[in-house]
Amino acid sequence: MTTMMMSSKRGTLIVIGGPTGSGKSALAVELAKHFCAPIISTDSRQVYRGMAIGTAQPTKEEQEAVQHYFIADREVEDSFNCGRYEVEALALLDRLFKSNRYVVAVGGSGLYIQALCSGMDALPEANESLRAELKQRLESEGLSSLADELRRLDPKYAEEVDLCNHARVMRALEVCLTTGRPYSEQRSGSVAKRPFNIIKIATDMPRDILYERINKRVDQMVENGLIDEVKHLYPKRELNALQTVGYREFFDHFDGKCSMEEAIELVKRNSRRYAKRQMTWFSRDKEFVWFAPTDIEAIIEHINRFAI
RNA sequence: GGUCUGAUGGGCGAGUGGCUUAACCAACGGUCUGCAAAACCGUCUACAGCGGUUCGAAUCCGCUUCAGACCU
Repeated sequence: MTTMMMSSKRGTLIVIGGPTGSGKSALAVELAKHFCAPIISTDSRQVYRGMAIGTAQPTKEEQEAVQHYFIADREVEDSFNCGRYEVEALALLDRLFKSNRYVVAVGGSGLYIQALCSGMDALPEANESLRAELKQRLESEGLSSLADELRRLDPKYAEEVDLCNHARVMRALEVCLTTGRPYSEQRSGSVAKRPFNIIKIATDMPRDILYERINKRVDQMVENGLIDEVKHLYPKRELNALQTVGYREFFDHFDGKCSMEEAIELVKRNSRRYAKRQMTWFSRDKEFVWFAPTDIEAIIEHINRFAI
């Protein structure tokens, strides 16, 4: 359609989003094979080593069939976030598009996809000591005290945030305090220009079927040795990487807070809730076009129509 | 055939005449700029049916239906 205008673009990034368990990974491999493309993950948890089962990382066969990036390539101790992801992924894509016309990006982390496609503003990363201090204050003085300070430092943002959400309040404070300027002033909300074409597709299926798949997949994970995987990680349970569905619930079980059966049920429930949040996120981004994960032909046709 | 007990929102489960939207769970909807598989917000006004008593009934009475237990 606007191919001539796109001449500066170096290739097409096929972004696949959608709820967990909806068949994103398998679809990605299919598309990657069809378009001779490598795959980069947009999943905030599959990047870690030692979490293969619980995060449903691509199988060995899938990884042998197609080159995957951002899968199990760092330690759970490594700090990683959407900002670093943006930088690293962009650098990688720069390289990949030198020899590929297509790259497939799959994963369930909406924020990571946003970072990759639209970019993050140049805000400071978390400062460990400041973060610890704010956390301390949250515990001793309470959220309302932090909210008051935010009102003082950034009344505009205080007006729009959910002041009940301590995570958001603290991050805003973090930015205000480290930069000396209001957080809201530094949020441009602008969409970064990318040197590649982007096509977003999301996988969807009837809710009841999706939930059934999620439930079954959890049972399958347990059969595949998830509990052992969790045991290895148990000593590191406090790490952010392990604040993850499929791990926390079993940590609680090891702590005697619930039975194994209850833990498994909770993993299922929390996975379902996660899936729902993902659907909400991806629905909000109107650039996503939804398909049944098995409707490969229609998806390929759609991609061919919009690729450069 | 008879006696008794029970019947509360998707589930569980309080509540014995007038301020319960009980609570909890599930589910559903949503928010989203560096911990995002995180963090957080909102919604779900039921009392088996019919009739009666009463100023007022989920709560008392009667009948009906259903369920369970027991008796002959």
